[in-house]
Order: sequence, then structure tokens, then C-alpha cells
Amino acid sequence: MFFSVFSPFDFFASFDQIVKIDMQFCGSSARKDKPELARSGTTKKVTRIQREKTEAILNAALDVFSKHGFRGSTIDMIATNAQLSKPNILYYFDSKETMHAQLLEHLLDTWLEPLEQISPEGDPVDEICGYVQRKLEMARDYPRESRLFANEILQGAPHIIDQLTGPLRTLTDSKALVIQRWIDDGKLAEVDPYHLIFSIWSTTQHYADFDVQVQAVLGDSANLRFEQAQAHLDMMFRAMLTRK
Amino acid sequence: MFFSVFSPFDFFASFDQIVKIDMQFCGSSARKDKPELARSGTTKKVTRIQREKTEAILNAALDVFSKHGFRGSTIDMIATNAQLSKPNILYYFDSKETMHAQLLEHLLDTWLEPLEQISPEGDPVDEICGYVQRKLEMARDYPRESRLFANEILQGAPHIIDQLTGPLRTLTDSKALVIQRWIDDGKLAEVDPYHLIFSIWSTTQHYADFDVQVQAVLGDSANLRFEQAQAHLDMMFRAMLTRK
DNA sequence: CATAATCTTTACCAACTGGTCAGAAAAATT
DNA sequence: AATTTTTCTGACCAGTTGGTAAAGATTATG
Repeated sequence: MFFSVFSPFDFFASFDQIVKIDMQFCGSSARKDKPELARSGTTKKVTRIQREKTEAILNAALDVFSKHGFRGSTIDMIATNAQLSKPNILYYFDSKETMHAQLLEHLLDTWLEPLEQISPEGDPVDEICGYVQRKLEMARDYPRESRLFANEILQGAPHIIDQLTGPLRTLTDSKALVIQRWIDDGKLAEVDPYHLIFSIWSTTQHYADFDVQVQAVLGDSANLRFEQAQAHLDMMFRAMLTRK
Repeated sequence: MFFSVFSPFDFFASFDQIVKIDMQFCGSSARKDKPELARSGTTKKVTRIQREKTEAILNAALDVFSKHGFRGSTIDMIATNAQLSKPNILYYFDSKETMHAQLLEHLLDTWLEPLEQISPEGDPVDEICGYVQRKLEMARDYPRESRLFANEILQGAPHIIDQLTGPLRTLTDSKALVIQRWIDDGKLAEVDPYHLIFSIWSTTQHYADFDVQVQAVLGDSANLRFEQAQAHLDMMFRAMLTRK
């Protein structure tokens, strides 16, 4: 059995599984009928080649998009990265947009997963610090995904604005409520739950999105940046949440 | 007298002044001789038109670049935004790169200014919290500059990597030293100075760079986001720095 | 193994985009 | 007012890029 090309751990297992499942002929489905692919309705089997190639292409696309942004990326770059020809890429994906949309679509789910894990049952401080740690691990292990996301948001989130005002907001609201309850119960120092969450997002993602800057500043000791960051952030959030 | 088109306050006065001064015929200077401009050597006077147009163009360029990134921006977009024709833009600036470089060149200075203001003489906690506040004000008042910078770093800082390993690192080192001294003197709780600075950068810039997300999550109360952020960040850093 | 289905490539196109150029228009200078 | 200098524009070009078409190669299937 082979696992994702991207996933050193199994964090993103969901990612390529999703790819495999609902991706079969993403692009060519509705818009125009490439006869060879996607007669919608019938359950068509996914060949080995399809699975491998779409996966390789998405992996290459993630590489390129996260490095150069959408407009800065060309299909040729993706093709080279995936060791395929440009038309071959376009055989599997209708367009550049399709690939990009495909990647973004499932990004937010992955993104939100660590937040979902926060449980009202656990110890408040540990729950939140655990979240910080999971988020930092994601920044370390999946910087490409983080940068792709950052790029999208920076441009005003044109493709995922609905997911932001929808699922993201809903989940954030619900977790903010949990945090607020903890505060009301005196288990946590008073903090604005939303801005607490923003602080967690920003400080952790910083180590992925602004890695060049971090490394430039830290110089030689940069290789320890994630261990240092973990200790620092744990201390910081703990101090804020337990202050008298 | 007229002030910068961009600067509601005078924070960035340095910016357009610099533009006016060392910008006279940035592009066309060395590379190829447009006879009309830039006979290097002689001190040529800057006409009113030159001043106004270059300023308008840089302002438009900042608008467009910060919104779409370098590759996502076209000279035509900048031209439209500046209400000029494309060739007219290229009369003042040699190339798209020149405009971009021009903007980036002075960005870091502005960026670092608030950090420079940290004084070893003042009260440690107030000095640092003051820095947080200044940085947050910059995020609020100059989001375009912040996004331009974020875009550049996200792409790996190809144009300003030298400034990162140079001036940025030098200044950060020196301020980290100041902070370390404070800690050694028992005036501040123990923190990693570098990661403290990273936390300040990330949390404050978040409100500029990820504004769409912040607004999506906060919904109606989003208009208060900067006041809330200020209170929250002040509390957070104060708690960390004064913890027992 | 023949045939159908899937996959891949070569050649190509149209739109876009960065940039040029020759001269027209407008300002400044005399 | 004449002329020189600066500013501006329309037409144009070459390279890039997203995407297509059709035929060739490969793989699966009866």
C-alpha cells in the first residue's frame, strides 16, 4: 500500500483520500463533454493511472501554487514538477482554476480539524495549549498548505470567502462559546475568545508563512526554530490564560 | 502644500519624501538612455508633473501589487488605477519590476521604524507594549504596505532577502539584546526575545494581512476589531512579560 | 489477439502582457 | 511667438501562457 506523496505523518490522510474519491474527473464533468471521461451518472471506476496521475498532479500543483501564488504559477511549471506534459495535465484537469479550486476546497477542512478537537470536557488550559501545539505542528509539517491558504486570504479569499463566512465562522463561534463558558466558570482568565483564536492562528502560521524571515533573523540557530517556538508559545498562552 | 496621497497620518511621510528625492528617474537612469530623461551626472530638476505623476503611479502600484501580488498585477491595471496610459507609466518607470522594487526598497525602513523606537531607558513592559501598539496602528493604517510585504515574504522574499539577513537581522539582534538585558536584570519575566518579537509581528500583521478572515469570523462586530485587538494584545503581552 | 477504451504527445491557436517607437500634444523657455 | 524640452498616445511587436485538436501510443477487456 502506498500513502500520500505529501504526508510524512497521517495528518493529511483525509486529503488524498478525498482527492481519490470525489475527484474522479473533477474538471471535465459538467462544462464540456470530453467523451473519454466523466459520463456523469454512471459509476465509473477509477483506474490505477488516474489515481496516481491526479495525485501526482495535485501534489505538483500544491508545490507550485504555494511557492508562486496562483497567477505566478503556470501549467507548464506544474507539468514539469509532475514530470508530465502540459496537455497531459489538462487531460486530467479542465483548467488551472480547477486544480487550484480542488486544492483549496479541502484545505479548510484540514485547517479546521485541529480546532474541532478542542473539547469542553478537558482541562481548559491544556485544551487550548494542545491546540496551539497541533497548529504549530501543521505549520512545520505542511508549510505548503499553509502558504497556499495564506496566499488565498491575502488576495481577499476570492475562492473561499463563502467557506470563511460559513463553516469557519460557525466552528469558531462554537469554540468561542466553549472558551467563554470556561471563563464564566472561572477556569480561565478573562480573554476575548475570538482574538485569542486569532492570536493562535497568527503566531503559529507565522512559522510557515514567514519562514524566510524567521530563518533570516535567527541565522544559524534557525534549525531549532520549531522547538523554540513551541516552548515560547506554550509559555505565552499559558501565562495569558492563567494570569491573576 | 499637499501631502502624500496615501498618508492619513504622517507616519509614512518618509515614504513619499524618499520617493520624491531619490526617485527622480529611477528606472531610466543607467540601463538605457532615454534621451529625455536622466542624463546622469548633471543635477536635473524635478518638475511638478514628474513629482505628481510618479507619486500617483507608485500609489496605484501599491494598490494593485498589494491586492494581486507581483505576478498577478499588470501594468495596465496600474495604469487604469492611476488614470494614465500604459506607455505613459513606462515613461516614468522603466519596467514593472522597477515600480515594485521602488516600493519594496523603502518598505523595510518604514517597517523597522517602530522597532527602532524601543528604548533601553524606558520601562521594559511599556516599551514592548508600546511597540505592539505602534505595530497594530500600522496594520490598521497601512494595510496595503503590510500586504505587499507579506506577499514578498510568502514568495520567499526574492527581492529583499538581503535586507532581511542584513538590516532587519542587525536591528532585531540589537533589540533582542536589550530585551535580554531587561530579563537578566529581573525587570521582565523570562522569554525568548526573538520569538517574542515574532509573536508581536505575527499577531499585529494578522489584522492587516488576514483582514478578510478576521472580518468573516467577527461578522457585524468586525468594525471594532482594532480596538478589541489592541486591548487583547496589550493584555496578552503584559501577562507574558510580568508573569511570576 | 483483436478491439475498444484510456492515456499521451505533437502541433497549434488566440488572448494577454511587458515593452518599444515614432510622432503628436503640451509645457517651459527664449 | 518661436522653439526647445517634456510629456503623452496609438500602433505595434515578440514572448508567454491557457487551452484545443487530432492522431499516436498504451492499456485493459472480451
